[in-house]
Amino acid sequence: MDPPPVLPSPQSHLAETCMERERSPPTAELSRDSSVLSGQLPSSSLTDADWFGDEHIQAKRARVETIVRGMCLSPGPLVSGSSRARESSCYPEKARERKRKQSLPMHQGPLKSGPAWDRGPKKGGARVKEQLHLLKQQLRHLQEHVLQATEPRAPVQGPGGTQQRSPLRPKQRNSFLSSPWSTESNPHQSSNKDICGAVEPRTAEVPQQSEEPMLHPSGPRALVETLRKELNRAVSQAVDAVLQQVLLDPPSHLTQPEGSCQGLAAEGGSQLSPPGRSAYKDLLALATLPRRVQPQAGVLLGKSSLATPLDSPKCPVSPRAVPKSYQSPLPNCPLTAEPSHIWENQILSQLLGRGPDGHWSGSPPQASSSQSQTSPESAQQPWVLSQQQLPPSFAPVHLESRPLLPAVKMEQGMLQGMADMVPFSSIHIQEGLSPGHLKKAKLMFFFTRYPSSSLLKAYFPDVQFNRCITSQMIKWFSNFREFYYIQMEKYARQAISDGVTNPKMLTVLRDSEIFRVLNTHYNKGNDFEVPDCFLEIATLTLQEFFRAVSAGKDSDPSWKKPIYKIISKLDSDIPEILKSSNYPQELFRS
DNA sequence: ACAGCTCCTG
DNA sequence: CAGGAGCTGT
Repeated sequence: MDPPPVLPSPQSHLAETCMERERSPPTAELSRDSSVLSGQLPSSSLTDADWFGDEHIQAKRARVETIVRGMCLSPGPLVSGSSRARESSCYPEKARERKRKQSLPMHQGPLKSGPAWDRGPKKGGARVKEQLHLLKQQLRHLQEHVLQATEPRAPVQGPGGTQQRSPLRPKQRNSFLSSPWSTESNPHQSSNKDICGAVEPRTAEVPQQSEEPMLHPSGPRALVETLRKELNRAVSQAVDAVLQQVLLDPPSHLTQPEGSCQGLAAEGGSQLSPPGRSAYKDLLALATLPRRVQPQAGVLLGKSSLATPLDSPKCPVSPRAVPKSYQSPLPNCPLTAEPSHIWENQILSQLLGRGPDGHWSGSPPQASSSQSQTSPESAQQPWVLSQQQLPPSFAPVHLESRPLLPAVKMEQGMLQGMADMVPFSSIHIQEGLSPGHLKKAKLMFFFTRYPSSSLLKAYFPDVQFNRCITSQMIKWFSNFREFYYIQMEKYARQAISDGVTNPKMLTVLRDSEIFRVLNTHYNKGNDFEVPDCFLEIATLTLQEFFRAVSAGKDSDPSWKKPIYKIISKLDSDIPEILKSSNYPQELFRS
């Protein structure tokens, strides 16, 4: 019972100190978020359940259409990315669908968007064969386009919309390359990681993200080469696999959507054929950046770090004031505003057959195909939906008849080129949230307990946010917090009942029981190295609960609120690597 | 009116 | 983890 000199001051000094230069309390933050949302939605209020259907249909249509067009037209101002934006604005659905059950993002089953080739043929096998052949050819063409777009990228990068205005770039890049979350022994981050020092908070985040593609200073040329090779191979394999499947599949499969159309998150993908997956792995190595750079011996966080939350902070407390730069520069055209690397990754993964829900690992193909998910919708041609499902303007329209969408001015340089030439880019933006997204969100929880919606948008670039998706993700974090606080309270009370009197005795270490619980909850499988900052926050939370309960404050119905407030101010920067849209995939490798 | 939060429930 | 009720702040 001798309180070891662990934390200097268990009181909310940490929080208070940070507050000095910090963001506003959660309430203000909420208001900002609200304004963010309300500022975006009205322009394209897309909340209705109908909208989802339309969106899916349109997405599919646009996708195929763009592919075809990409074949015929020169790599000109094809606007696949903007098409979505335009379409969105075309459907100002006003219905206030507040019932979430109708717009379950996670299980937006039948009309889930996905790769065109993923759409199993249901009827007219011969025709489908033809189309698949065509698609295959188109894919090859597109590969060329991609490559063309990739080549000039390095030089073109600058003038684009996301031009660098922060001198921190190199440093950021370095820190990114090393270990973003391995806070110790990382001199690069010292400036950025100062928890309360008046050092720059997270201002450099946005500029940085557009830099990732340039992380290969050694040879963009070599990268392109490798990329080309792998891309070629992977695409070929993927297409071949699909084609083969289609050609070999007996007619009985016509009623079997082979799971591709369903896209239920619960199904866990399974759209991908084995070749695609293996190829994906190869590409992954190329397209992704080093993760868990250093295991970082962290068995004992030790008093040192805990004892010096202010001196050697491991976690930069991120100000709530998320810069507007998080927002898409082009409200109506968020796609084009994304960093090129994200597109690249998305394209790659898309080419490799990542499922519509972005979740490609999981049950083997047979698993889903054995399941008879022969819903009326799924049995139809993916691109020919029943009229009931479509608004009049889209009823029996085929892709060919779809008007060319006006090219929205998007001088994003090569970004634009990518978006234009690679129709897959639009494919990838999905309305639903996949298990991968959930996993990623959980990992993000290690850094931020109260993410703003704008931050979420920034870190889930492959998600087409709308009201429902945003709410769902917010809800996720709410659930995360709930679990977190419950554990904290539980262990705090336990400590009290164990006779602990000094909150300083309470520390959350990596070998603590509470850590184990939390880790298994948020980081099942230990895919991620839990950042030290989380331990500090957890320690602080635990102590706050301990103190409150000890003081008998729990008699007050709202006794937790002060604690929430404190914790809400202690969010940290999230490693950029988590922003990558393909990051969750990497977690599925195991 | 709405977004976001907590709390409770299944 | 999702739904829903109820609360709060804007």
